[in-house]
Amino acid sequence: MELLLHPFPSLLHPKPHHFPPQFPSKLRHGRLQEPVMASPQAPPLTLPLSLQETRSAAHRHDRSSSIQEAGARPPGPPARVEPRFVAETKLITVHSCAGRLGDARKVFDGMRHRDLLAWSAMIGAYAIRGMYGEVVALAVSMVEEGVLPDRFLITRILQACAYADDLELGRMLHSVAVKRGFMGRVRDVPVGNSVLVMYAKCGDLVCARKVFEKMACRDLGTWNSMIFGYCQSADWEEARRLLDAMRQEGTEPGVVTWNTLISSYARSGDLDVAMELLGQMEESGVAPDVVTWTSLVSGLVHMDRSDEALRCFIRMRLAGVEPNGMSIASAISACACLKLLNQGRELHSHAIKVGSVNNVLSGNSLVDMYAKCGEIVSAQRIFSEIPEKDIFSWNSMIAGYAQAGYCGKAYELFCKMENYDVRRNVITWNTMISGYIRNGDDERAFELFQMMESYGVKRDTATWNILIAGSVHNGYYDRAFRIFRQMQSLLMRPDYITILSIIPAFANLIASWKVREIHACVFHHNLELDGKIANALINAYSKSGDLASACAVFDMHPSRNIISWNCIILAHLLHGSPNEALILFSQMKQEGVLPDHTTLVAVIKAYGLMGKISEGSQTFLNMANDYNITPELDHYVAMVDLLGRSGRLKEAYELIDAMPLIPNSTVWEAFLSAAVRHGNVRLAHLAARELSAIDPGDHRVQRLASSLQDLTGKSVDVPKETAPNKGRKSDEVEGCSVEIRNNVYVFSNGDIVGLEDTVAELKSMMIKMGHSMLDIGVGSLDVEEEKEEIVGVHCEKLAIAFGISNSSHFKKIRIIKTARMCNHCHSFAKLVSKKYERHILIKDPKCLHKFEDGKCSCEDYW
DNA sequence: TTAGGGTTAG
Repeated sequence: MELLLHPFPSLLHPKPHHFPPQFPSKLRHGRLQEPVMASPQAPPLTLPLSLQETRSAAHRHDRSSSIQEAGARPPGPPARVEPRFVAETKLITVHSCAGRLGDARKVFDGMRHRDLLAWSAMIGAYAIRGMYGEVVALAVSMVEEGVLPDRFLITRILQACAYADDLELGRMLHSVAVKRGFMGRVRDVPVGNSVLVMYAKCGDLVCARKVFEKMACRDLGTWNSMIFGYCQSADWEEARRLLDAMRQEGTEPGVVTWNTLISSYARSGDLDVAMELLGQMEESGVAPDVVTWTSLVSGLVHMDRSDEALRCFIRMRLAGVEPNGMSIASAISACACLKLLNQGRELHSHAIKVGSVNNVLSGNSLVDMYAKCGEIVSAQRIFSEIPEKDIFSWNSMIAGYAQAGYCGKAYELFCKMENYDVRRNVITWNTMISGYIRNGDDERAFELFQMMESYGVKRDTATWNILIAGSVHNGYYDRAFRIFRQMQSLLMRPDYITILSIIPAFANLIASWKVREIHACVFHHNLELDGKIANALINAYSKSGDLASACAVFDMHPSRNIISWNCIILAHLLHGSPNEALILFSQMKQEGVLPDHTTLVAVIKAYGLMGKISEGSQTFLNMANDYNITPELDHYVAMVDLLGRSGRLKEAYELIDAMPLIPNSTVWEAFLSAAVRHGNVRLAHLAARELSAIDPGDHRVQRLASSLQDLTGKSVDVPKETAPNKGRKSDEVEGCSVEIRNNVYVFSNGDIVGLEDTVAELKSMMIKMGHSMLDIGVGSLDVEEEKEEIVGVHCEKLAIAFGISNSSHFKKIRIIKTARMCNHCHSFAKLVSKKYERHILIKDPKCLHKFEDGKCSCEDYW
């Protein structure tokens, strides 16, 4: 009784770590200065008869008892309630039911005296609309005014605390519930459950579990709530233990239990377990409902498995479960990912049929779907018809315009949205920045990037990723790397998208140290070396000339898939190790991984490099039967290369002639290379003409023709360039780059300004190698001639000379070239590698040449 | 009167 008279004993002696918690000394900073007690002058609280009649008998009973328990007024004869208050409370309910929340609030605010019923009506009006912030704020005011919630209202407020993440108020209400005796009896199970859920949702699982253990009675909801708590904290093991425990105690899991588990596994990306649980659910005789299916559909969409998501949606329909707005929205989102306009339209009609089309959720998915499918007008129409647009609506429409290249329209919405009381969030800014950078307006993108924090929006990892990916996309690789370093210096943690965005920019010979730095960053930030990152690293290490590191990443790969195998097989091909590539192919098959299109191209190429014509041809001929893969252009290219290398030009030509696909320039290029290598001028002419017909003015044709001329001494008649150069960017400088001690030096053909020392070095090298240079045919280059006459020298010779004189002996010389190597330079590099005992790596657009001890890994065929 | 599902950017 003492407790009832002094409902806040802890105010005098706060003990913060007590369980159940005591009332805090202050409910909120500054909100509650004094201990709150029921005021002795509080107006009478007897339930008005008129409203009582509308309530159930049980409710009536509970209400009167709760008022007595609260000790809100001294015992005595029931006091009269002024009829005006009763009428006002009724009016709040009427307004609220009619959707006039503002009017309801006006009545409430104007009341001179507010009893528990008035508070319940007003709080209920907010709670039913999910306006949990308002519920929490009102609840605090209510307690401050000395009114305490009954067992019904307390559950509503606890629910609001759970959603609004208000652990402080939640603890206080727990204390109220304990002290007022709402937690002990069978009929109080819902209150206990609400307390439990409040702790679980606010992340205090220890308290949730204590409530759970103390509950004298538990129902299905109790178990569900506790399981939910563990699922939310990703403690699947404990959640599954509870599932077993509830069954042992005689409570069979219901549809909500299964849905809780399935949805949390689906959200976490563990779709296989979610599917397994779906099976168990069906086996136990519980039919999956629309929530179960929606969890699976959306989980699959998030895991980039949209095709499966749509199959799942169909399964739901076949099971006779009618989709609602949420499930349709998820399915539309799957269509958006797959750009399935027709299926998206079908779902649109279905949304109209079930009346969810004006629902903001379906509307948002439709805007996104139409925009991604390129139907920007339809997207705009849906957007304009959404009655209460939220942040998702605006962001989706802005993204739609930006992706379609209409940055002006996107920016118009970006500026306009705040006039509609929708605050721009980090995604809005990111979308706009991404739109500008993707459309080549880097300046505006960086401007917005600089501005956003002054508008109170904090940049996140995605913001940085957009700048990095955009810089890579626009060819500003060094800028991308600077941004990457800057984000780390500002303690912004990179994620797997950062890594995947930046790696491809440095998958080349002259940036090997950058690949190592990126790899170190993966370790430093403890980023999971998941499939995609590992595959990207294998690829990057391989292309940066470091096959050993590529193999190391592959060996430690946690989840090798066909892409990982393709990466490592292609790495060995690139490094001139076709035999190892084929060994890996066998291992892959032994591990039960089926080859795909790319694997078979690599295998045919490997046989080609080894001169194993028959094995390669067999692979090509049997691929449809053995692996159900129809030969495509790439496979024909590999076959032409295989036959061409061995000089079987006639067979190669017959293959091209008989192929069911139209040969593209790559097929003819492979054939031309073979004809040039084997000195067959007639066939080289033929190939050059075909190539010119496909791609007039292709600079590669001109180069191959000149190679043929060099080789045979005969002129090759190909049409001169009539169209602009294709295959390279207009601003790209023809030349090569060499990496020395993490610095990159760029040379262009014949440009010797400021390179006097290098030219001198080159001269001395040539003298050292003496007659050898003349043996390979130096053409216009004569070491005894003056500098001016060296202008015709190819840049890789300069780069090699520069590398020899500027790097230590044990370092490899790494060079990349924009044009293919000529015979002279190739022979020169071989000689240098022997004479100077150096490893030289040169990557041209076609081949990685590894020169060592006078030999090249390409075996002189490229 | 309690418990489960959704849509946007890199």
